[in-house]
Amino acid sequence: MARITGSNGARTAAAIRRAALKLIYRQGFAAMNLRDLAAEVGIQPSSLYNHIPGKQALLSDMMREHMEVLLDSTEAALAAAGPALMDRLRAFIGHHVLYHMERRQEVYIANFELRALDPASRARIVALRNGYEARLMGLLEEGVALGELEVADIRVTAFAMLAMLTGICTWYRPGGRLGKAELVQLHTELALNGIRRR
Amino acid sequence: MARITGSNGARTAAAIRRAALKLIYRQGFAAMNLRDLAAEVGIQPSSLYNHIPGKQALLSDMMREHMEVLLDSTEAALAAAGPALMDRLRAFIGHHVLYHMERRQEVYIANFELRALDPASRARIVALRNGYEARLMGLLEEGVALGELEVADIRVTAFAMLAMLTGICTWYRPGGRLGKAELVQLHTELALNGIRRR
DNA sequence: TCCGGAAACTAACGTACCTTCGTTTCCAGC
DNA sequence: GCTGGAAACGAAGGTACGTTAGTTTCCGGA
Repeated sequence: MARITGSNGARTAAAIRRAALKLIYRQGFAAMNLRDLAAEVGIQPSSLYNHIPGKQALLSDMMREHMEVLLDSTEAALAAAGPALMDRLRAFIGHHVLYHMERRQEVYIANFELRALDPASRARIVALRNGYEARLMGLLEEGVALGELEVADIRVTAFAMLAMLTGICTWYRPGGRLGKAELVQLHTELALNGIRRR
Repeated sequence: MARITGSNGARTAAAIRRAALKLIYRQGFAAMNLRDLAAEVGIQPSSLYNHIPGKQALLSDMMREHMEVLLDSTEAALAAAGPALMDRLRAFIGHHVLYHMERRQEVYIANFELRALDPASRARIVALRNGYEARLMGLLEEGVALGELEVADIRVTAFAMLAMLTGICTWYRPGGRLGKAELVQLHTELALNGIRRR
């Protein structure tokens, strides 16, 4: 046997990403092995190397792509919002929650597999994440300057908000008691109540 | 060579726990290997088996012990607080934040290594964690009944609060810009502002 | 002081993992 | 219709891991 009828490079590469996402999310990167990954894709372990340089590179590529999508879609959401600060803040929060529900596997991996990366890749990902956090801090600062927000400590508040909003991807499952729109609404109010001027 | 001068069972067992905590926190359970663990303790890999039944049991024992400490110290903090609901709620939040700063390694592991456990151990730990979460939900319900809190959804709110408060153990380091007391204060206000009746 | 067991050592077993190699078959552009 | 490269295969190399076995030395209670 050799090349299989109907095989296609792009399709297999995508299947590998999808399978890796599922397995890393379920077991963690270190616990995932390439035999299981190949089996999930439906090919032999050695065939993986036609599409990826190695196990490590697979993870860092996936994480970098994820961070870029997160940053780009965040910018799009902010651009689509009105110019008023509170509109942009609501857009940021709403987008964050929605994104974390819809791509909770990518998010979970990006948050908790940083330590599995080689130092160079980690530095790149951390830089992207810092940029994301800085975006929220900028909005908070703006709100304070405008007198619309009351924030004791920008940095701690931003971290606390992000932790709260990110938490949803540890328990949310589609088809649960509450729908996405309701959860976005609930989290937006919880987050804003914590900082809104009274 | 054989038994080393000055060796002591209890001391070595404690050193193993301490070293495992450090290594699992840094690399994850699956990525930690017993050779590195033994080296960190200063003994040979096989000597570990004088103190632990195996790698898997080490993790589940550590996690169970951690959850019991968390639950017990929470009860103590609640008992020490005044009878008023808001006092107990503040005690819960303050204790949670402080505990998560002081034992951030244990907490981090307990939160993110659940998937590394065998199903039976995982069920035990999850049950303990559910009890902890239920404790907070109980306080929120009480507050709503008393008219002191405004909570749209008890369950989601409790999860959001816990995520926010737990987030501190991902970035807090002793000796940072803010002290423990300040961080407890900041987080308490952020959490309460989100739910307090206005 | 003596002795049983605790606690360490060295050596090694079997497995499982990531990766490489060489080969074979299929697809696509000319 | 040919042909070069893409994409799969089977087999295996080399390492690292968890764990066991057997042995040796030290501690602490009688």
